[in-house]
Amino acid sequence: MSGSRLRDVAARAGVSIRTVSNVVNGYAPVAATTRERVERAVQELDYRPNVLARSLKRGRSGMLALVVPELDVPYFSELARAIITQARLNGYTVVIDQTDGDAGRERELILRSSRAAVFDGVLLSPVALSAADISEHNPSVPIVLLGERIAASPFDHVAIDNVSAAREVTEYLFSIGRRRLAAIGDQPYETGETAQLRTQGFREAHISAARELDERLIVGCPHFHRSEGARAMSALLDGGGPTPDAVFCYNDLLAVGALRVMLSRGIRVPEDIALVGFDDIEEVRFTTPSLTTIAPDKTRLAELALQRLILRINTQDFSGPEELFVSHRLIVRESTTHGRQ
Amino acid sequence: MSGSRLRDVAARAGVSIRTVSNVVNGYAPVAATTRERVERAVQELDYRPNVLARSLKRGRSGMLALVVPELDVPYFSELARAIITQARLNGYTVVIDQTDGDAGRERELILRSSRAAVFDGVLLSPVALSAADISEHNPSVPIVLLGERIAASPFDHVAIDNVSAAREVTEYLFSIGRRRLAAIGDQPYETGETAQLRTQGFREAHISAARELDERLIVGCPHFHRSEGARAMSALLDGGGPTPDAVFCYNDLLAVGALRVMLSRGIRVPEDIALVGFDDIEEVRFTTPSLTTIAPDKTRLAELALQRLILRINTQDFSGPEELFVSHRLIVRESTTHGRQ
DNA sequence: CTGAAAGCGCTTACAG
DNA sequence: CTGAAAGCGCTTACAG
Repeated sequence: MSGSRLRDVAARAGVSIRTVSNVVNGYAPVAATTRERVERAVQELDYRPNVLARSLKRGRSGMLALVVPELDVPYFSELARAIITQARLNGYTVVIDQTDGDAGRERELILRSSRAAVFDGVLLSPVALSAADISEHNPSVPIVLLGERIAASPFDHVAIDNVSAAREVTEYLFSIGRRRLAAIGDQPYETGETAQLRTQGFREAHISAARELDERLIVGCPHFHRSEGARAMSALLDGGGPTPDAVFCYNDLLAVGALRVMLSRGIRVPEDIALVGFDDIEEVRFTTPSLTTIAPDKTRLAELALQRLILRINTQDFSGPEELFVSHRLIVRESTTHGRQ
Repeated sequence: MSGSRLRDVAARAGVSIRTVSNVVNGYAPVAATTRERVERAVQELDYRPNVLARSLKRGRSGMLALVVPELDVPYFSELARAIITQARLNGYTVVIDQTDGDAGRERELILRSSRAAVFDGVLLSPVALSAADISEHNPSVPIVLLGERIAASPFDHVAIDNVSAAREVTEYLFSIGRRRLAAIGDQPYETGETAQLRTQGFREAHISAARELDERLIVGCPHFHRSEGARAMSALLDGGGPTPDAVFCYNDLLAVGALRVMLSRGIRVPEDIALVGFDDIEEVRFTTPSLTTIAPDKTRLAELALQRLILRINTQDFSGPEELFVSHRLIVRESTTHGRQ
């Protein structure tokens, strides 16, 4: 039977429901013989605690919301996997919501959704929210931002150091003798602080190395999808500007699109144009050529985000939001080196 | 304030909580002026219903579990996206659990997990469960299987017709003049009925066309990952058996791995060896060459699965489990055709 | 159309 | 170590 309640178990074991509750939850010392009787009754009745009732009483649901733009974008699915795994290790369950990159939907999900009241905390990978959207919101539930930051928001934020990562990539390209670098993925500040930071690193490295930077080699992309990488690469090649000898894409998906365009035009990668991505999604270990990229420590990111969120949940103190940084490393593969195996 | 309850709203509006409940839920006719007063109070107090309490009372949580092996496998993340979207359209929220392809974990999640009691229904993409695992389980909650079937299980099952799809692929390869076809992805029956069905279709097409089939050209793969596709392709080329002029991989990820091996050896695709995958994940529209594949109607699959699950939830009648089929189509791309654009 | 009240299944001070 | 009882915040017959 699956409809048995604490009361039924208590009746069968001949004890009070208080005692059954203690046994089930492993609380308070219970006499061994009593425990045994209760456990037998639990077995016999196939008793399973009603998590809803428990949550209602405790004021905690044990559920977290993970809000991402699109679950089928590899970076997010890899992140979601890590988050779900970490959450489970900490006794939490994860509900995933998708915003489809729409600001209205994002706002609704996070700020207004009545359902939000059911979550103990929210992990948000924002894409379109601004501080203004947030200001009207008095968060009753802690929120931790993943990756993209919301300027001046009152939330904790976990990410890698985008400026240094981009600087590193750029310096690396210089170090292997490339001179005309293009960047694909710039975005206006309002919708893409992360993109801005990567552009900043790209610029800084040019300045440090005393290299000129042709502005026509910085190409914007509203979304970080493969098709946009293809479009941007075509624009770069057909735009009439200088032809780059290396391209830095702000994520791996853009690089995959750019790669396809180059190969279809008979451009050799890396001999003619070297290519670098960002994120180290599994996919780009298998492209031909395999892709040089920046690998953020996704596991650590998930760990840190959860640790911080749980801290906020337990203390219910939302003051002094912090920036937490996660390490990254440059992974060199065939798209920037001649020697293929 | 976010801590307001029905009672607070009722007090402020000067009505009973019953009336507030009616307004909030849009039940029963409420006098217009009363409604207005209540709505104002809801606004002023920023009242949000406690979903937990509602669920406890109603005996429904509004939550579904989606259990997949690995969320970061593109097929599953694309499926998850579709499922979450459909669930939301139907007023359900989705909790995702991952089994990591482990039978023990799968069993635990589905059959024993006390948490299961909180879900109104379960969507399961099984990978390792057998009917034996199920038999000890008296499902108190409806379960719908996605893709992989569990032989003799008492659950509804939504999938494409794998035998015909594989037959179609094979016939297509014959039709473009290929004669020695290899298949990558076969699995023993216990762990992979889907793989078996594809092998069956592959065989049937050979028989219909009166073509011989060299058994050495059927290569097994415990998991459908890129690295295994690479391993299998290498085995095929180095195994001493005949060299195929076409390879049918049982999913796109295997094909991606196989493609990488071929290209790294200077094998031309499709001139020397044609390549076909299965699933039509976004990734393979951007490989070079792009991949011919079978596209299951994932949206429809999600729709059907949810429709059926909700039916079971509403009727609580789990009898007469059915097989529901979703259409698929062969998408021809560069990996089987010379004319690239 | 609205109120007063029971009860969903649990947890947890409060006594003993 | 254990019991009797209140209450988490809601929904919903039952009256009126």
